Amino acid sequence: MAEVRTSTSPGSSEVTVDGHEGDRWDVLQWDARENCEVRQILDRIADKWSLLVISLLEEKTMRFNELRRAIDGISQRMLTVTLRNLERDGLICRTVYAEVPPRVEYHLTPLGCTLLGTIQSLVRWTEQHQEEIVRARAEFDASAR
Amino acid sequence: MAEVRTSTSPGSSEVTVDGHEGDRWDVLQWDARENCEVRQILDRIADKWSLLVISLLEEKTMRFNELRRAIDGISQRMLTVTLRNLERDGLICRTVYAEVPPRVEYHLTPLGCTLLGTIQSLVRWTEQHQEEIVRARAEFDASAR
DNA sequence: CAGCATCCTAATCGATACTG
DNA sequence: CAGTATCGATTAGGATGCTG
Repeated sequence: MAEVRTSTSPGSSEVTVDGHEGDRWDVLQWDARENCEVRQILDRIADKWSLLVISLLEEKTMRFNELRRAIDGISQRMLTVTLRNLERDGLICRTVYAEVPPRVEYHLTPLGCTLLGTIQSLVRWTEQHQEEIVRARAEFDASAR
Repeated sequence: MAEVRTSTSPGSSEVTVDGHEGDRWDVLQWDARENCEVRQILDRIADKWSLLVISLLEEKTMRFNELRRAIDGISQRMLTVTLRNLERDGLICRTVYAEVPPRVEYHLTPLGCTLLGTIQSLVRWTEQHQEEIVRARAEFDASAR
């Protein structure tokens, strides 16, 4: 995950803005493996923290430190970076209230909401199969040495 | 995805498998966002290359270099590491044929197959919304300066 | 409160060389 | 062919200190 725009570079359009090939594949015959654009987006939303942030924002609008506390182990820096990226991608919306002390709230955009189902099923899959995986790992580790 | 960890077992060779040293069981929280175990697994399967590998193996059993060629841009090292991790997690199965030259084939396990639907919907979502995202990014970059 | 800037270490990953 | 081993470069990401 690139950190997006180091300083105020002029064009600031970081990387891979390659043209997309025409999609002449069937619904399931996706060409993601050949499309840098798709790969890069996948990489971002499948990101460790993004996944968590999006699924947290399902329930409600949340403030910065509220998210920070909810996501145990995230540093302030990474939360900032993650939120900024999600905002840039149009998945979440950032609202600043002109108050003292300042209040900033985040919520999913309609686009972000369309991702919820998939992410939830991913999280649910993991919850449901974690023991199976732990078992597989133990077995692998035991036999592979 | 950590690659090599301080090996926890004494006699163990440096298997290139992520250590599970971050696991803290002290608090049994069965919410995915607070469960390190789940988070770690999520992190692995939502990995850039894992996603690609799993979805490629949907269609058929594949050999090492076949996968390598199919996944443009992956290094031999990362393919090895990714496959090893997926195998360890019980998601894919590795079969070595005693031939010369050697042949090694990979295919999804039943557990791996249960992940397919979710991963495909993730990939499909990305494909369907990539232009929307690119547009959002351009807009963000233009205004946020 | 909600950040941004900086420094700096640890982890990731690609390139290269070598093996069964 | 299908890896392993090593090394060097890049990057992620935590810690800290400073703002409005």
